[in-house]
Amino acid sequence: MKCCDMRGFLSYLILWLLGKKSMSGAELSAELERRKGSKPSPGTIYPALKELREKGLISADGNKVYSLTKKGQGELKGACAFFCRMFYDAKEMFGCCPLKWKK
Amino acid sequence: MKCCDMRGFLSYLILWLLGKKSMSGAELSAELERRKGSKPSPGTIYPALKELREKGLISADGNKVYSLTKKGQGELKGACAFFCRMFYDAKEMFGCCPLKWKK
DNA sequence: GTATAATCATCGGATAACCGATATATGAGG
DNA sequence: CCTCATATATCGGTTATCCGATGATTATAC
Repeated sequence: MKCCDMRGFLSYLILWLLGKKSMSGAELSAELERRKGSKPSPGTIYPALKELREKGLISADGNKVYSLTKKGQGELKGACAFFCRMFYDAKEMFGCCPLKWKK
Repeated sequence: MKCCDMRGFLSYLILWLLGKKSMSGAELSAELERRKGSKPSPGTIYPALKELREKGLISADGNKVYSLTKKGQGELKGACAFFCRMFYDAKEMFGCCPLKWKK
């Protein structure tokens, strides 16, 4: 058990990122690396994208650029609500974090 | 895959909660239910507490009331830093969540 | 058009996280 | 002391998540 490996948030973060901007797998991977500190393996990111596609939450254009579908937007909304309930005191968490990092 | 099951945050949340107040397993369980919407199984919460104890991050007094150790405080600090990096834009996430819930 | 690199994709396996069932301890009431 | 309810603890099994290796596709350079 690692107390802060944040396992299980990959799909949520993908939806969140695609909600801001359509991206390719490589772009998503780079953005995730910025957040987690390490780049997710290809064996992690692509199966996740595949499953999200199969569930109809995202779609890919001809250039493998992924976007949220309507259904995905709804899912993201629900996930955000859950996140906010789970971490309703996130502001305090931020307060106890003295570190700075590049955007 | 559930896009928002928040799997893997149990230990982090336990440390976070104990950082605010020492609690028994039952109190922790109730607080987690408030956040997640469902009470964690005994088979979930107690093994987690055991492992945190074995790692020296928390300690229990005679009445099974758990507290953070010094080491646990350090671990929590690191986990918070990681959380904040991971979700540096959490404020936006909160913004897209229209729901209200009981504290 | 071919070579090279980057990206995308799949597969099998390892691990972690969690649950349900069950067993033990603790405490309150009578 | 005895009973019952609650809290604590353990165990086995299931599932999800992720990684590394490998192969296929696409783009770029020449």
